Amino acid sequence: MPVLCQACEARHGGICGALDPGQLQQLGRQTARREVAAGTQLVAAGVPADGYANILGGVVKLIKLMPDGRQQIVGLQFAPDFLGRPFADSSDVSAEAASTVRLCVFSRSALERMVAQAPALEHRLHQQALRELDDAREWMITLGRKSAPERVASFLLLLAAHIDPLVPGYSTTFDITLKRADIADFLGLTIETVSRNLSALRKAGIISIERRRCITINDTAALEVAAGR
Amino acid sequence: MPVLCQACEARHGGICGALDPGQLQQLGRQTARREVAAGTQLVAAGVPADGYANILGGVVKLIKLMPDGRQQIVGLQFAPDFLGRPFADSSDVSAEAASTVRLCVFSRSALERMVAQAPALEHRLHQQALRELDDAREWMITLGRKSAPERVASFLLLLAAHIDPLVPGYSTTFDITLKRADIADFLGLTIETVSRNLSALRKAGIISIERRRCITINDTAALEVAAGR
DNA sequence: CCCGGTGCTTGATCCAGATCAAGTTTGCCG
DNA sequence: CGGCAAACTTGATCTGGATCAAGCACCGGG
Repeated sequence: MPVLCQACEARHGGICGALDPGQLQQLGRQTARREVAAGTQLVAAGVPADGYANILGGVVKLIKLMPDGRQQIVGLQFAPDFLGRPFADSSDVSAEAASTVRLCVFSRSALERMVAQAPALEHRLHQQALRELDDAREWMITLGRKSAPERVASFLLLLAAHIDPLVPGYSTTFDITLKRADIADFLGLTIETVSRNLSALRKAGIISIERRRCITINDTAALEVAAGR
Repeated sequence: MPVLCQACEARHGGICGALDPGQLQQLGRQTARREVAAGTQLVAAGVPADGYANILGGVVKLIKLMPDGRQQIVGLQFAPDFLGRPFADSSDVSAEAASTVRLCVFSRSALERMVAQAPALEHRLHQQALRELDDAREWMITLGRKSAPERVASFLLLLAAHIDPLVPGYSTTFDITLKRADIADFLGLTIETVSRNLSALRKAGIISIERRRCITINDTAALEVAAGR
């Protein structure tokens, strides 16, 4: 087994878990680790992607843009998610690093070769697509029916649930990697409304905020109630 | 090839297109056609589904509910879509017939047997999941960033694009199968706002409405502009 | 044909969140 | 350490869509 893969966080729940040691070694020869800075464009909407990647660490924003410049973040991805749109030349969502992101990248042809050999790999990709679909639909009720305070609380719970793939359930202290403008684009609100509602949660004692980035959840149950369950 | 499948609309772009005649015959023995009335609950959230189905005709609403009763329609399905959540005991979305719906139903075990035999079938299911994911994300920008008039216009275009699987592009005359309350739950608005904005499009001459149900799109380009592209 | 109910439209008022406008904190670089 | 820009917070006002409140069309049943 490749030394790289032995330590690869992507295996824990990632798509590579579907491969046997021989296949893993074969794929390992065609992958490269990369670390990109916050703000790096990873996938451009409408542009054929040169490859795919597993996210080893950090947060990736999936962004949709309207012609007049309005934008909506349609998803966040965390380790060990698979990044890219299988079986399509291009997608109409862009992906951008929201924090420093560590990736295990591989070419489209390498993935397609592995899928042909290991049907279990396509099954994993299928499972992830279904999970992302569930997440997207869950977020649709947030965008369509929740109030601003509920949306902000829902966002904090989402982040707490995913920011550290090693913590089951919710992390209680973590860095918000996103800027207020990103949060606003994810929640369908303005930065001012996001800021006001974070302040309200802080004043209610439900969360603490240090240096604007570091969040501590003091009362998870209260936050869940604030999120509308 | 089973007589039923020969004429089955589900083959045109549906998942059964992945099967060869022998496999189709095998699956055909385990399927049943059914016609259900508008309002029938097809899948209940949280309840293990007894089976799956291909939609042969009509419109199915996918609904998510909050504990306090607020609801959001998170997707609409049309022929020849596959209905159900593969590889999961239950889902947290409900499905309800929005019109009279014709279905080709089969058991969970029948599907799983076919998938084991025909990897191409899982590939089709995967493709549909990815398409639904794209649709869900497209709708997220509608819910998060569009104004009420833009949402209503977007809804009419969505319906026009899918209501008749035989028409490529947009149908120009069709029945809105959904009630105003359903449209409101899909758009994240109230019935009153939906009604006002339909009237506005009518008064602008962009659409005509007969007997509250039958829509004619007089100016597709104008409707696209009204939808924010 | 009338009658009643359900679903839809239209109008009047209200309010959550947008917009506009200062201030304030943080972090960076010389 | 000081100065500056970017990011954030807070306050004042405005407005789009919600809410409240009648009326109106369509449909099914007697």
